[in-house]
Amino acid sequence: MEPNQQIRIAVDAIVFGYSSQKLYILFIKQKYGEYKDKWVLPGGFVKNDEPLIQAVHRELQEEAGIKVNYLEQLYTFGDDINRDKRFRVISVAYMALVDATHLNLTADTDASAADWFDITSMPVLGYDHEIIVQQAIERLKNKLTYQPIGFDLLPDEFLFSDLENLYMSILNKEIDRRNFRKKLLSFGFIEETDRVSSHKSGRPAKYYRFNVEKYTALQKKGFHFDLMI
Amino acid sequence: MEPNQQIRIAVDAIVFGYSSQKLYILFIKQKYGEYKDKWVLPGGFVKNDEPLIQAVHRELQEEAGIKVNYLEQLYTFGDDINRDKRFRVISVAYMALVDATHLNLTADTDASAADWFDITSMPVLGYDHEIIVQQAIERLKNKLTYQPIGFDLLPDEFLFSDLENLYMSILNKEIDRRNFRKKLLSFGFIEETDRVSSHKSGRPAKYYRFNVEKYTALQKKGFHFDLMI
DNA sequence: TCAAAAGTGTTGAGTTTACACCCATGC
DNA sequence: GCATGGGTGTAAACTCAACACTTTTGA
Repeated sequence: MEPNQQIRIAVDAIVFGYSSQKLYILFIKQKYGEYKDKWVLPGGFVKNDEPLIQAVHRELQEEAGIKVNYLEQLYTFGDDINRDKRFRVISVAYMALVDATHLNLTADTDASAADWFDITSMPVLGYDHEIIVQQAIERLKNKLTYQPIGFDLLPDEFLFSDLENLYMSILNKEIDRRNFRKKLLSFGFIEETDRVSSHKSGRPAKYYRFNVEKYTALQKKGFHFDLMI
Repeated sequence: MEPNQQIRIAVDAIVFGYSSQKLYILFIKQKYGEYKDKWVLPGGFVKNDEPLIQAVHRELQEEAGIKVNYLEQLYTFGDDINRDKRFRVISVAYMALVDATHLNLTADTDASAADWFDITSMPVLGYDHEIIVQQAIERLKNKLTYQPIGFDLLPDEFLFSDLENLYMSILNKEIDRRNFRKKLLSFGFIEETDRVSSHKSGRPAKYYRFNVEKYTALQKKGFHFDLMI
């Protein structure tokens, strides 16, 4: 009953970032092998004594110097037995969200090796990563409507217009400002701060904050986030 | 860059069956090893050139002689590096649904080795399978409300009361017969047949059928199954 | 004729959608 | 004072939730 398996296990991360009304994904330029100079998802092989989730964090740290706000297992790709030509690889894909402060990669990284791409203008990807990315985008869109993960793509304090634009640009839908605001405020976990924005023109806007404690408290009482946009 | 991995990959299946208002899960009695004589989920190691999904089908066939109506990848358990004492194992869990005609296991199986357990009276399980099972039950409950998978737990032709009882018993909720019927029929993918039930007492009931084609057609037009019970 | 389960409509409450004008600031 | 984006309320349409009696059969 001892298996003689020759299957490698890897993790891949689809890291989403949001900035100026565009959704970005992080890619890494391969340095070696069949896909040299192609862009691929950050990720790599799991170490023998390393939990999967830790492997994801490690790879993101090594390859892009990034710490994420949100990380969730997406799907395990193991049906195409030839996705890597060298040997059979099964890949566990994770979806991660970062806020815009991480969209600068200069700090910890070899700048040429990692970059953000607007999802409307992505490069050709190596392996089967195009498929993985498409699935991740779908998952993100779905999840935005039934879990409050949009806040993980924004800074701690944000304008209501930021939140609204985030939803509109990711879901490609028009949203009525009044109804959107009414609904989100009615939930009771979005709090006004006393900071006020001052940009070039227009009336200054208040900053708001997502109160995680209030959200989890509500959740325990049976509350179910749903934007049904 | 060649990894020297010593990680095994396995699949496990949580197979749900439904009969006389109870939800059942299929377990296998281990014959060897640390968990000898303990009940565990059907599953096993993936072969080198075998797609994951095929491994699941194979194991279900070998261990219980079962073909499923529905199969979906659930989650990959790979964070607890000691879940199997012999070596590190990462397990990809799948959720499967069968209809009640499969609840007899005598045909293809060593009867002592596989059995169905009502989820309210499950045995002690080996490995970390208790956790996996709990997650699967949660997923099933959720999914019942937003995907029409309840039909995969019923025979092709079923009574409306069967469907209603299935939802009530799995979700532990009272359902108003009139509202439930009204809503499901309004979707337009449940069809009346001309078969009529005849049981001991009470007015005979019509059999109904779930029309998959109509459902997928609606789905493409943007329809979204939702029972919000 | 009685017991048992199937079948059927209506009303009030709550939620969602559509919609337009005033406000505060910078230039 | 005007351009720019922020902030606000109301009414109609729709959906959901609650509720009880009639029908058909077998015994």
